Amino acid sequence: MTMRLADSGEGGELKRCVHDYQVNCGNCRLNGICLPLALETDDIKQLDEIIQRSKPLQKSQHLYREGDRFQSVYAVRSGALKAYKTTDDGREQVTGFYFPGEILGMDGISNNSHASSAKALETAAVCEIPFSSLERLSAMMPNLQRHFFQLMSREITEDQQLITLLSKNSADERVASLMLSISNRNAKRKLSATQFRLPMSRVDIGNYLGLTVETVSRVFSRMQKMDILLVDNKEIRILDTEGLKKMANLGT
Amino acid sequence: MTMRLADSGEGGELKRCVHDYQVNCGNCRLNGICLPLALETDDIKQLDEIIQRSKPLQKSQHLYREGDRFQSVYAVRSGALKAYKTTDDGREQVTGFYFPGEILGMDGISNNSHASSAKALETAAVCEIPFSSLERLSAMMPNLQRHFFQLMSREITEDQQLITLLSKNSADERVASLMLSISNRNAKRKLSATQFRLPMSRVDIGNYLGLTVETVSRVFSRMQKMDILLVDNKEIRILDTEGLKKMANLGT
DNA sequence: CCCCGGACTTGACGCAAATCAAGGTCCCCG
DNA sequence: CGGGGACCTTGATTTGCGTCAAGTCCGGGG
Repeated sequence: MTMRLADSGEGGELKRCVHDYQVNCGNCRLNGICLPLALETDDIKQLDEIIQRSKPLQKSQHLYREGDRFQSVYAVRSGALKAYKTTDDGREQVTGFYFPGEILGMDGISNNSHASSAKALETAAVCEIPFSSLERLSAMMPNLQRHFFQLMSREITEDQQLITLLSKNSADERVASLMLSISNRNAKRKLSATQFRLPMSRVDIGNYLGLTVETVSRVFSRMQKMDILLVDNKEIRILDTEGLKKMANLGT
Repeated sequence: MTMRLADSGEGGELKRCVHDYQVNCGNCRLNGICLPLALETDDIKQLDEIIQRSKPLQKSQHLYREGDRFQSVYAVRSGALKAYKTTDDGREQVTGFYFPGEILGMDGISNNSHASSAKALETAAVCEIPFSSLERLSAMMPNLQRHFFQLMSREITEDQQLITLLSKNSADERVASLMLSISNRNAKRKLSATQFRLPMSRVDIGNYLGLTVETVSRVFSRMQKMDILLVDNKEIRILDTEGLKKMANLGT
């Protein structure tokens, strides 16, 4: 049975979680990326109080599943997750990868039920932000309301980027774009932009980019042969960022 | 001038708009679809006051362009619009079609600048909702805040539907899905679900579904030959809804 | 340590949709 | 009312990626 954060709703249980995971938004090194960006110290304290931190998810554990009742959005603290939908014929469409500082779960608001599932790609810790509390606080704190509107809007523009990628770009361009996206997001978190370990499998990459595993693999080989990337299984090193950008063929 | 199916529904309303812009949310026949869904009569009056109604857009006029400063979101009152982005190599990705009662422009919130352009596919009237006022009202009216969160979330889930469609479905399935989507949205507006006039060109459909014009045209021909649709240029009549659903191959 | 299964790579082949090409049709404007 | 350009359809050909198949690599458990 899958362990869900929301399940640890009992008083004693919750308290223990808080004790064990004494991080708070004020001292979190991700607080430039995550929710509290625009807030005053006082406001952060209030936000901090509604956020629940619990024990990490193990690899391949679900944070929530398609159809689950929507109660919270989640901020990634460490590790990585994927969000995905399962099509009627059983195939999987990955709709996003989420790294530390990023927020997921917002697609559940419209129906009070999650429109996708979220699963840990590796051991991951998340902050749970109960949506009802977030709504209440937002009404009181204009900055928070605005910030959350912006977060949702960003999710929309990112989805639209992906739509364009899927419908207009070749396999090479898609994979190159994803590598650049991961590189940029790493840079934002003060990690290396040129060397990283992919937390997701080739299958996941394929299911995200609308390609088969074989094609993804072939693209990596091609990039390696062109001395753009150095690929050692999940270890990636970008040798030629300009070449990669050219291959991605995006003005960005 | 030829009588058109779609005009018979919206034409009267358009005429009234042209004469005077004194429509208000309280008496708008779209208010079950649009923003004020969850509001009390008093609240609607307040919302009504911030909404600006202006003279209709002519076909192919822009409502806003990619990069424009973001100030408002818009509700379609009559007609139809498309939202699209232009890729670096000059091609066009249509990210959505918007019919009466639907809201567009929310992708501009994250950067205070529109991430896409919006253009009228035919003569269209829109309600402009200044975002700053909407934010102010939202903080005061929890129902409005929630409703707007839900609207944005719906935009996200719809984009994710499109992502899945683009990456997993054949040309036949894509076109069939779009026809069903338009049919359903018509039904919501109390118009015929089986007979309508497409406001967009084949090129627009292709640019939305990630297909070329030729392919779109061929799919229409195929559907006609299978007695699923009756296609007369932009006039569409659905002859076999079940067959269409089967062709779309979506559990919905 | 070795074995096993899942993840990844590589090659051969086929197909759905893109591209190229040529007309046909609608309708806007002079 | 008639000319022209945009839009649409249809056919022939090409091609990028999917599919199928056959390994190879790697990591974890006995």
